[in-house]
Amino acid sequence: MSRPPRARESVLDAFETLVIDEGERAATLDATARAAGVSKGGLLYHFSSKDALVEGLLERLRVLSADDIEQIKGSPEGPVAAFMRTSIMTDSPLDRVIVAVSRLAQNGHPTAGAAIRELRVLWEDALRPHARDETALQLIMLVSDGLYFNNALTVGSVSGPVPEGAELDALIALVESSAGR
Amino acid sequence: MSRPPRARESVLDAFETLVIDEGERAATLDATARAAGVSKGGLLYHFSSKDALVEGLLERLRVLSADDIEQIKGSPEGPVAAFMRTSIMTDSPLDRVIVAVSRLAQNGHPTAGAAIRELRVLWEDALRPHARDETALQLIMLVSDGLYFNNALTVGSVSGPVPEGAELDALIALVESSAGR
DNA sequence: GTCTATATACAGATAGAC
DNA sequence: GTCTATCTGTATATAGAC
Repeated sequence: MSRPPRARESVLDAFETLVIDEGERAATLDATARAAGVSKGGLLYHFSSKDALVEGLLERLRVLSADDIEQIKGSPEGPVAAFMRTSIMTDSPLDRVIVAVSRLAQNGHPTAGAAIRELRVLWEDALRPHARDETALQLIMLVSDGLYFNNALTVGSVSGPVPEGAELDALIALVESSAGR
Repeated sequence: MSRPPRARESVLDAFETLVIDEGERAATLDATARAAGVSKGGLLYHFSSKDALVEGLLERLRVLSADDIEQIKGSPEGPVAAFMRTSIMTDSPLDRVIVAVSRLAQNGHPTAGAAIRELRVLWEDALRPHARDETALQLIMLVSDGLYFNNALTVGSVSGPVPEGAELDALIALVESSAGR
């Protein structure tokens, strides 16, 4: 529970960034070490295997998502709107780690898939009181999943069709009017 | 335009299945050849590189999606309902190739990402006349994307939270009532 | 059209110096 | 805590026999 060493965090940052920007295949120990400005041996002091690196990202996801759930619950704009808005802020630390972890999940890391599914359940539980019924809840969740899917599809500089500004506001209003309570 | 040799197709099937079931990392030339029941040399006769294998899957996506667009347009149930229903039939040949190609896209294959985005535009164009407005159209598309995201998250035997049967019917009805015209 | 054998490169991980 | 050097396995691809 003590704060982790600086070098450890920057290695984890580098790994996350590589997974997001170039895919998990490109996020090798070598490339991660280079991006973090350490040697491969230095990296392996902090994370003794590639699995440990993945586990570090899962831990980061747990911490950031617990924060997010609390923020959503207490949002003045209403939980549904707050939830949808955080589903699209591509550059927030939480969104970054979600995209990275879902990439890992799709490359055969079962624990990563489980972590994403658990987070989805936490979100469902937080939003359920604010959804008209279970079908409405699924509509809200699926729109959010769709936003992540489009974010996750983007590799390198080519971005997907993600609504912004007034478009996003209109979408949130539509989801709230058809599924919110 | 002549029909492709049987062995070629079974190699492509094996590659697709491996990408879906175990992730693109596990879909090596070796594993693909083994699953298809040919040697690595035999595989490389039909697909001279891993990129050629990916290109084969993209070609399959183009063919199947052109069919799908036509079917959706002419559906008696209405295009929106037909579209959402095909977004969830995990075992259809089109859904399989979409999941496989989106996995490739997320592993740094830019042409795969472009192919998925082009397909999304074709769907948008087919559904636009049946959506209330652009926001409603985005709602429909994002719910479909969300269904794919949950399908794509599944690796191995652990399946995601995908609505079925009566749940799916209720979801389709809700989307139609709030976004259809 | 399909095979075996092999070349080349690189990924993950260990050992041990500093 | 960070480094260099090295081992081992495996992925892509080529060459050439059948």
